[in-house]
Amino acid sequence: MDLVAKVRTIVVAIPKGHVAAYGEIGRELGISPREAGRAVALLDEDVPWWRVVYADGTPATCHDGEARALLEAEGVVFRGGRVDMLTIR
DNA sequence: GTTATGACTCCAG
DNA sequence: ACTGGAGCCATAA
Repeated sequence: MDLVAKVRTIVVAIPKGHVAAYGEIGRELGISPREAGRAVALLDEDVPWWRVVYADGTPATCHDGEARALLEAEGVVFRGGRVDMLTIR
C-alpha cells in the first residue's frame, strides 16, 4: 500500500463542502505534513486535491486561484480568501 | 554521502 | 493580520 494510495483514500473521503488540512492527513497516517503534501501532489487527477488546504485554511499554492473556484463550486465557504475552518469543524 | 528543494506547520517579531 | 525564520521528512541530483 503506497502512501499515495492511503492519502488518495482519505482525500476522496472528504465530503462535499468540506476540506482537510495537510497536517490533518499527515497525523491521520502518522506522517509529517511534508509527507502529506508530497503524497497529495502525486495523487491522481481523480482525487479532489483542491479540498486539501493548509492548516489555516489557505488553498494550495499550485494552480493558484483554481482551487478557490473549485472549492466554491463544491460549496465550501470562503472567508476573506481563506476557507472557513469553522465550517470544516 | 551530501546538498538542495518542496502542494507543510509552528513560533516569534 | 502579515512576514520571516526554523523545524521536519522524503525525493532528486
